[in-house]
Amino acid sequence: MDKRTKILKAAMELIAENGFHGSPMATIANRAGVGAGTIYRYFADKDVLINETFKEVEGRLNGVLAENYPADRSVRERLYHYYIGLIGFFIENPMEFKFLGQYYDSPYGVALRREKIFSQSSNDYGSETIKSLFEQGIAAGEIKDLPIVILFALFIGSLISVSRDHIFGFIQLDRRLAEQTADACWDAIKR
Amino acid sequence: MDKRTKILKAAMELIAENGFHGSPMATIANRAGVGAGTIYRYFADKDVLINETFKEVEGRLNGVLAENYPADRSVRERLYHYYIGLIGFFIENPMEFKFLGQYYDSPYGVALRREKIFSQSSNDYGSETIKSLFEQGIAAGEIKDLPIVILFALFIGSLISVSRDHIFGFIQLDRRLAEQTADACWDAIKR
Amino acid sequence: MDKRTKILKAAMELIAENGFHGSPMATIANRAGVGAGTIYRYFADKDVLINETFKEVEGRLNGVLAENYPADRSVRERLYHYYIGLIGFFIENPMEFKFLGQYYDSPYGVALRREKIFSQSSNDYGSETIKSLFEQGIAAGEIKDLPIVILFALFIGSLISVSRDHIFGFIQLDRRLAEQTADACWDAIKR
Amino acid sequence: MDKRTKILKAAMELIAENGFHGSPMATIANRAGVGAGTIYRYFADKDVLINETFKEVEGRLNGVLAENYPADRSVRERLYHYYIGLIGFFIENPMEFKFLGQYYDSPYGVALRREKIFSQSSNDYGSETIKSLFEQGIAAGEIKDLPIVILFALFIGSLISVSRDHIFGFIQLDRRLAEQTADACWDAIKR
DNA sequence: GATGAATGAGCTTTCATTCAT
DNA sequence: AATGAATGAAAGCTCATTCAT
Repeated sequence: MDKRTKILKAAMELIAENGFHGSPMATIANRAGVGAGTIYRYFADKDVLINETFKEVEGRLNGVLAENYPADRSVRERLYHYYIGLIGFFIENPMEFKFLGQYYDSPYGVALRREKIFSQSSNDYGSETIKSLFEQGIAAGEIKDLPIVILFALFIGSLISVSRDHIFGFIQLDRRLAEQTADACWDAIKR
Repeated sequence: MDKRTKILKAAMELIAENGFHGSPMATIANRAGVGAGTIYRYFADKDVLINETFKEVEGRLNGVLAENYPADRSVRERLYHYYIGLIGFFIENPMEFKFLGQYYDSPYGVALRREKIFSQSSNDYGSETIKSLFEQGIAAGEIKDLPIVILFALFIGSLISVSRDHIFGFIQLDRRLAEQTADACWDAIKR
Repeated sequence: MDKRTKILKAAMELIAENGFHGSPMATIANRAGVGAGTIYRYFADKDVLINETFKEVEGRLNGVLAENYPADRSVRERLYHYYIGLIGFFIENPMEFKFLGQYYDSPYGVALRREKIFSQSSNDYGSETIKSLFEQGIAAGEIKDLPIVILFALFIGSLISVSRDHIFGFIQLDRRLAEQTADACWDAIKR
Repeated sequence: MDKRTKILKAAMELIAENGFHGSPMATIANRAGVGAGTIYRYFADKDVLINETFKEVEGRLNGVLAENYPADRSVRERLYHYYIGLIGFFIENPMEFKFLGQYYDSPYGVALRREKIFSQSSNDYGSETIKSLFEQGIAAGEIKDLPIVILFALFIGSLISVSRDHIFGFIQLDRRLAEQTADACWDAIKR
């Protein structure tokens, strides 16, 4: 693993566990097995490091969601793919989930979301495609005619809550339970 | 307003905007219009201040939810009361919403949630009663027979997502849209 | 007990136990059962309070030493009176001993000693009289012809060391042992 | 001189002159010619710095006492070596003397003395050996059969008093006077 | 390129002192 | 006369960042 990747991994794990201010640069360097100064050869400052860490995680997440994408199946099945895929990714990558949680509720994440939404180029959690699925579903009369943002909130909000409860140990989520949750979520958005 | 209240308010607002470590005690004191040392006459340390701030907000939230509670109406209407009430509170009190977001995703909030869930005495976001509403609904065959935690996630997750999108300006939520969202959420949990 | 006395007592005890910086004015006031501001009605500031506390203890010590003073006995017996009297006072008043220890090794005590020695009016630990006893003893050929300061060091140094060891529990000093120590000390200074 | 040594020296001098709380870390750093944060690269906190400073001084003192130790001479001459050696060290190193005075009368020193005395491994001021000299002297009938602690008090108490009087300028101690004092002290402990 | 020792601004907290009541 | 709430300067300590090696 090259130094840059090791630094990103160390940052992600540390921030997931301890938050931003529980993750000094020296500790990140230490965990990455590099010198403290070395981080600055790859990232201009801590803000940049954090944003790059986010991008790396987002990239992997999008990669997983793109796998086995049932492009030729119904809107419902494609949404299902995302719902189950996201829960699966989070459960298998609890560090990444926690990191994203830290990130989204911080100034970093808020700025990012604002930028994405207003620039219309959003693919947050793969959402651009999710958005288009909603649009197709609405057009086809399959999905409630609500603002996309509302549909998105129903979709993503439940999914994140459920994943968090699993990761923090409040419930044991298996495949069947995840599917039941996805079905319930579908009930929320289907017409 | 007495000094204690002014300090709590200043802490809540600053933390809402800047997070815990973007809120030095000196700045809180400054915004509250008191000396730095004065905070320590009311709160033992920063942790205590933060937890007391949470309790104050939680108290007000529970107060609002208790108003006009339709105790003699159907389970659906009572859940509706909570859903709309929570969204209403958050929209009218965006600082409080942001503060709670900071708090819940911090070690403070995680510890609290763990304690509440496992001690069974939870009234997180008024959730004890929500929990009992779910139980009644399940018993009556009105609500899906899913784990309470899942139902809770569907309920609270969507509600928070929607509130956040409004507060961050991604959507303009009015009474009608809130009700439509509540209806959609009901579709998710109803049998 | 009047307020002034209560404050002096509280200061002495607290300083004995915790040193100067372990004794905030607020704590002294608290222990004395008065308001924090009240101290300043009796003492200009903390320095004055500490110096007055010293004077009070010194006064009581001198009072004890003056009791049953064998003015008409031999130099040896009069020195003996001081030696045993000082040890006795310290053992019965360990707080006072510890306070004096704090005081003597602090800037307060050094300044005081300097002042006393150079002003020739010293009666530090009753020392003026001790000094005159040494002078009489030297003149009579009973005591070694050494500088008074040296004799004083032999006398007071051993006495304090022994008292401290008792107070800190390193030895159990009874009357007989105290007398043996006094005898040994006499051997040091006698010709 | 390396940074660690400069910090130890600065701490020792400042504490000697002003005591522990008259010696802020910032001032120590300043006098040592290093940044405030630098101290913490070498010492975990102020307590550790103080204890390490003590150990450094103690080490040098023990080194001096070990020089030219007359191992094959009489008990009296060996005690003499310590007595004169200690006075000599203190007079040549008044800062170190004052520092040790601060240290011994502080919680640090009391804890240390307690530990040393009860653990029997004491070499406080080189005292383990002094203690064994007392034991040999008692066994040989040369020294009074008093508790070691008492003998030690007679020995060390006078020595410290005399050194302090010299350092504070109350007397001018030369070799001859030091020896006379040592002789007087021997009179105190010899049978 | 890589390092990690060094830095100092900035943090939380304490406490001697003041002053309105 | 007595109070104790309020203050803010100053303390110990952390950590993002730099730079000589």
